[in-house]
Amino acid sequence: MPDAAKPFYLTTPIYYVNDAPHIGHAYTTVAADVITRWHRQRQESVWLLTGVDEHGEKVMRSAQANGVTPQEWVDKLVAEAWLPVQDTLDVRHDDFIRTTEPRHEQAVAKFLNDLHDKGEIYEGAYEGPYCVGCEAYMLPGELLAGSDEYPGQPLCPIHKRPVEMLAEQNYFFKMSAYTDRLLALYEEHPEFVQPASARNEVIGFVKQGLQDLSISRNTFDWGIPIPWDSTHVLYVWFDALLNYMTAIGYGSDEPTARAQFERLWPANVHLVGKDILRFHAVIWPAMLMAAGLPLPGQVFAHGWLLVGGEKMSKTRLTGIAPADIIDTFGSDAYRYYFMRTISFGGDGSFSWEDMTHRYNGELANGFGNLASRVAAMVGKYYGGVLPVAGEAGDLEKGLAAVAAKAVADAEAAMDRLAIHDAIAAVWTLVDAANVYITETQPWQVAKEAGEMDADGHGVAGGRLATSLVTAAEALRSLAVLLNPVTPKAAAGLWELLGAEPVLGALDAQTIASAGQFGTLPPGTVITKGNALFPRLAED
RNA sequence: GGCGGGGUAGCUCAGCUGGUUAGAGCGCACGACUCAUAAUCGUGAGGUCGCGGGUUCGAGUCCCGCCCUCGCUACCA
Repeated sequence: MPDAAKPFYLTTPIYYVNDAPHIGHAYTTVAADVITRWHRQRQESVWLLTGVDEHGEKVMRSAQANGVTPQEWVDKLVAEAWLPVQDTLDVRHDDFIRTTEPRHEQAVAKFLNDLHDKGEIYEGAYEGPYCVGCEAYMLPGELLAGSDEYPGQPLCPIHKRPVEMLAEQNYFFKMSAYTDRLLALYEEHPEFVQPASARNEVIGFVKQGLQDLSISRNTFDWGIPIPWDSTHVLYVWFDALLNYMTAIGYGSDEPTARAQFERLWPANVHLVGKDILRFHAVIWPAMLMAAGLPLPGQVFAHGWLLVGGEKMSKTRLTGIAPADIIDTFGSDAYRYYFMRTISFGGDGSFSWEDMTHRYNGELANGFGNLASRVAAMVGKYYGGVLPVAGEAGDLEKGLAAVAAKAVADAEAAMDRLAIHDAIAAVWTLVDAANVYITETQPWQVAKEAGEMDADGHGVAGGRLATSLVTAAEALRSLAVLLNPVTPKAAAGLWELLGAEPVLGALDAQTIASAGQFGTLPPGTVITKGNALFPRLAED
């Protein structure tokens, strides 16, 4: 948090709307939501942008195949799939950008004109070996020598068929001019591309030297027109990357929108999957350099979600929709599982068995049961009313220390986007609280002389009261710390603790407050409520 | 081919610039407890740290070679 006035601005990629969202898309979005919710819980100002990328040849073809216009096609997909999945995932975005919106298209035109005026864009001929199968130009170096079937002819390495020489008239962005500046950027700001493996890959790539980028197409028309030549549309990636600025007011004539841009730009972090790393870590900063605009703080690439040991893919039918999982486990467990299990930045695998297992072991038995046993005892011994605690002993101080350390460790982990480590740090409190209860044995203490009054109620200020109040404090702390990860369960816990009437809304609690015990006042009404995470059958 | 990751207990993984008996969770075995969602807590058994060399007083941690695996090697996104 270098500048308190500058909101924490985080983006997800804008997803290519061509088909329905699967858990790979959802993974990035959930991570973004957890990170921004954490910052919100710190009571920081935050902006989370997500959205969809709607232009390009593939979308156009899908629309044609379905007998509708591209606009109708994307409208339908966004309304029926992409917007609803945000709710399914329980994601709180601040804005959802669509690249067919006027605010985007107009601002993109401004950006293009600006680069054009600056001499960063020129018209040129692109000529090269083209593979019809790939629908793409190949580099001479990657072509295979002729085979028996096609003697002497260069072949596409993927399709093993001859390529043809094609030439087209396009507009080019002078990206090659930025090779050195980009390398200097990676060198001076190692944090710009993270994690380190991603950074290495980018550096290796740029060191080969960059070519100018062809940024227009005239073979189809579903895209943003080049302002000075409407026979061309803009290359989708050039269009898509600009969303991070156009969504927050870049290029707008509206004073409020412009003020928003001034306030939010540059983004703190662009979260991306490693498949689109290069666009964000190379092309995007080059574009901004050319326009003379500030660069984002970081591009963070996370890994693949593997299903059955393989990268998830629609063609292999391993694409799983978030709702498939959430229908069974709920959004909280979904968010928890992917964020806790997978080291953010690395690859991770999903299996139903593992998810069920961790749901029961960690969420139901560990966390949910903790809340349940504490609430039950406060109910049983104190009629559900939190008593006055006695003096804190070593065990109480020890548990409070665990909470303080959990907060410090989680904060540090979140700041380096180690979401899995942050959750693990929080979980030390779940485990320590369960140990604490075992060690203090409230059910035994309740049988000791002086702990219960004549009516069979626990007395105030005794050891029984101390242990239950301390355990309740751990729960309060957990509600706050888990609110960014499992918001529904955290809200349920807040409700169960009866905390809102005495402490205010859960969202208004600070992360720091979770590291300090002694907050819930005597008299707070605790109820058992329903299980936070009911156990599931494992079979 | 070139570049970059990985290969550590049955499983999923931690192990920063080399240093006392290599760690965690899960699973397994045994024990404790009974407040709780048959939940919890404790103890224990499990490892030639991919293979072969080398440097060093000492290497999972450095160097060389090899094997396996994954990714990248530019304009489909």
